[in-house]
This record gives sequence, C-alpha cells and structure tokens, in this order.
Amino acid sequence: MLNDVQRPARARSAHDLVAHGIGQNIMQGRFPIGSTLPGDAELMELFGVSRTALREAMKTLAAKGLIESKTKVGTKVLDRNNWNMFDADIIEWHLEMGVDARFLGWLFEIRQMLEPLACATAAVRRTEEQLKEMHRALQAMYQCESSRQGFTKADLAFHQAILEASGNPFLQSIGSVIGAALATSFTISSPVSSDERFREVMRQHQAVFDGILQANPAAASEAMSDLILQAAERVQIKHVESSLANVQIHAFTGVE
Amino acid sequence: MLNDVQRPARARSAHDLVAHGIGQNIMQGRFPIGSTLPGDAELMELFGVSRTALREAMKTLAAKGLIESKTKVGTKVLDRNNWNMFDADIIEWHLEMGVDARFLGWLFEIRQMLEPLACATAAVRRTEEQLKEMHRALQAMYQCESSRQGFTKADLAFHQAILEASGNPFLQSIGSVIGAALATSFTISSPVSSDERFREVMRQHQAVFDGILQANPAAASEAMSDLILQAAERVQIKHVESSLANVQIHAFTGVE
DNA sequence: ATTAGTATTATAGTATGATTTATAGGCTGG
DNA sequence: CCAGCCTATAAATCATACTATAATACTAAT
Repeated sequence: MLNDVQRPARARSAHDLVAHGIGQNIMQGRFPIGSTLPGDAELMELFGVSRTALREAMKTLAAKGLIESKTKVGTKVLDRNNWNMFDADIIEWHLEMGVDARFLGWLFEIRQMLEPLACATAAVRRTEEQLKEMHRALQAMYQCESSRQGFTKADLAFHQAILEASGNPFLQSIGSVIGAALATSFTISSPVSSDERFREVMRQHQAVFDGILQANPAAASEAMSDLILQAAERVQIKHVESSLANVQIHAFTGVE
Repeated sequence: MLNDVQRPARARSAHDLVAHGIGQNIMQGRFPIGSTLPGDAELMELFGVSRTALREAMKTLAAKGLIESKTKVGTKVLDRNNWNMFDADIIEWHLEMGVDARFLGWLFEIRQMLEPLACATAAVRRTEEQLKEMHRALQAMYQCESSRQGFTKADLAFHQAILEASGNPFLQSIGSVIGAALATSFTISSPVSSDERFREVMRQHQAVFDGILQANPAAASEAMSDLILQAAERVQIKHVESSLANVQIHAFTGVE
C-alpha cells in the first residue's frame, strides 16, 4: 500500500511522513470515509515508526479535521465536510493523487468568489506600504518572463499582497489555496510559454493593480474576476477529455 | 497565567487542554507573534502534563499553522497569515477572549462573500434530497421559536444544507465559520427575542429556500445577501455595510 | 423475559527515561 | 578572513509501562 503513496520531494520528519501517508490514503479512498483506521500497533508496523511519531501524526490529521479518535472505539475517518479544505496540506495531498479537473474547478470557483471582493476591499483599505508591496511583486513578474519558477513566486506574492491589504484575516489565510491553484495551473499551461500570452497575463495583473491604486473597488474587482476567469479557461481547455462534470466557472462578480 | 485562560465547558483530554491553553495565549498576545515559546521542559511544568501530551498539543497547533518547531532553534509563533482562520478551534479561541466587533465584522464579511454565491450554485446543482434536507431544517426553525438553542441548531443545519448542495467541498468546509457567527450573534441579539423579529428572520430564510427551490440563482443569492446583511446589522456591525457598499454582488449562474 | 447493574477487555491516552538527530555557534586550521 | 570541523543543546524519536474510557458480555434482580 505504502508504495503507491507519492514520495514527498525532500526528506521530512517521521511524523510528517506518516501524516502524509495516512492523509493521502484517506484522499484516495483506501481508508474510506466513515471507516475505522487500523489500530496503533498495526499502523506502527506499517510505517515503521514508534508510537510517539504515529500519535503526533494522528494529532496533525485530527487538527485538520480528517480523523477523530475515541478510546475503545478506534480512529475513524470523518466526513468530508469536517475536513478543513483551506489547509495547505490537504490541498497538496489532493493534488498529489493526480490533477482532477473537478477539483481544479472548485479551486477556481472559490478564488472567483473571494479574490474579486478582496480586491474591492483592498482598493478601499490599502496603505501606501501595501501598494508598494504589490508594485514590487508586479515588477518581479515583469522581470521573470524567462523563469517559470520565479514568475510563479512573484505571482503568488502579488495575490498575497492584495489579500494582506484587504485587512481581513480570513482572506489573508487563503494564500495556500491560491498558491496551489497557481502552481498546478503552471504545470498544465504556463503563462510564460508564449510572449503573447505573457503580455496578456501582465496586462490583466496591471489592471488589477491600477484599480487598487486608484482606489476604485469596482474596477479592481472586475479586473480580478476577468483574470481568474481566463486562468480557469486556460487550464480547463487542457482537460476537455475528462468529460465527467467539467465544472465551468459560473460565478461572475459584476458592478452596478 | 493559566488562570486567565477561559475554561472549556466540558472536561477534555490533556493535550486538548494544553492546545487550548497555548492557543488562547497566542491569540491574546501573551505569546507574541514571532516570539519563541518556552522550551518543552518549562511548558511541561506550566501545564502539568507529560512531554507526550505537550508534544501532541504542539503538533495540533502546528497543523493549524500557529507555530513551527525547529531543532535547536525552538518553537516559534508564526505570522498571522499562516494561521488557518477557517479552523473551528482558532475561531473559537478568538471569540473566547471576548467578542471583538472587528472580528465579527470580518466573519460577516466572509459570509457575505461566500454564502450568496453558494446559494447561487446550490440553486443550479441541488438534488431533490438536498432540497428535502433544507426543508427539514427550515421546518425545524419554524418550530423552535421558543428554544433559542434549538433554533440556532436548525439555523446552522439550514446553512450547511445549502453549502452541501453547492457541491463545492471548499464551501462545505466553512460550516465552522458560520456556526461561530451564528452562535455569537445569538448571544448578542437573539432572533427569537421578539415575535416580530422572528417572523422577519423566517421570511428571509424562506426567501432563500424559495430561490433555490425554483432554481433561481439570482434570487437565492440576493435573498441570502439580504439575510446576512441584516444579521450583521443586528449585532451592530457597520463594517460589512460600508465595505461592500461600493460593490454589489450579482451572481448569475448559467447553465450551458 | 426484561432491565439494570457489574465485570471484562480492547483501545486510545498519558507518563517517563533513554537515545538519536539536527543545527547554531564556537573552534581550528588554513 | 574564510572554510570546514567540533560541540553543546534542544527538539525528535524510540521503547515501555501504566491509566482511563467505553463497548461488550455477563450477571442478578425485578
């Protein structure tokens, strides 16, 4: 069983590996929802770790809402709506078992719900320092046309700066969601693959920044909405073959 | 120090108490962001638990993004934007240190961003069974005019049924956010306090349900938006109104 | 026969000490 | 002055023993 679990890139701590292993097995349905996990002893042997490391992994998973342990009754896999989907690890584990068009659709749907309005609030609340931060990230994107990795990093920084400027801590904590979306998108369809596409992407980002700079919430919101919509389309085009529930982004956020 | 930590209602496990204690101290700024927590030995003495229990608590907090441990350097309190604000415990710990108007404002702001659009998608995707579930919850609300606790429970069930029907797992996992908002709102201003208010609240919920029932995403979305706005006003949050005043939400959900 | 209470027992929870590993900071040699 | 090698320290891990809890089975009283 463990052989099928995708290896994490770098060596990590024991409990981290175990959490990763169990988490991924839950995502893949090998530990089905509602089922009871093997007991401590069996899992210890399975992963070749001590009780301490195993239990720490369990606590990590429990903290993310994946499992619940009760004395005598065992450890059960909780229902999906207990899972904290805004957790970076959970999203990562999801994506590691293969990029699913539906999952990407949900990801973009959430972005479409939150980011345009985050831009709107940022346009009203942003400080000078936050504007500078956005500008720095934007400049970094301009300069990273050649480096896919550098571009992704700068792109994420730009979006995070906006979230930061929104002033809402809930929005500020969804960086992992956006990061996952960006990273995955770029593996499918890089925005720096062609010069034309690069300029289009930059134009959109510039529009978002300008809207926030000019304290124009409506413009900023609309620009971000366009940006996300196109990003989603770029990804979904590559996935037409998975005809099953090809979730379109239906939500448009407009202005009066 | 520990005396100031609000006691949880019911007795819980040792590591749970420790996680709660440290978590709350972080929220209150007694363990400031960026600072290094006391070492294992000191914390063990402070909370009167073994290393095992302490470390499990640490892993719980680390899983929620509150802290990060590194060998030799110690355990540091991470920056706010690493915290997973959609975690039920984190919200709870926030609220336990006293209801903060700003925090409530942020809570309602997020609801205003997500729930109307969740209604819109639910209006398109909902199954018959999900409609029945919403109806059940709605009926329970009608019948719980006398019981504040029962009403809150039914109210939450109604909102969760909508999230469920949206089909998006990210939305499905924000039940804790809504739950916290509802519970806190009701301690401030109960919707069943007067007959008049009760009828108004029920009218709004009925409008949301009708919109979803009739597969009318625009109507459902708007009804939910109204509902949340009024709920925010009841707890005297001017925040939401002002920040979203410039950008109206108009969700159109079209089917191809 | 049904119910209420009690004993059993499997399993998670907790405690403790020993051991290993990682790294900041100092030390040595170039 | 720098690079690479020690060393001290605190976290990470292991191993084992013990405790608390609750599901199950069993017993006894009605």
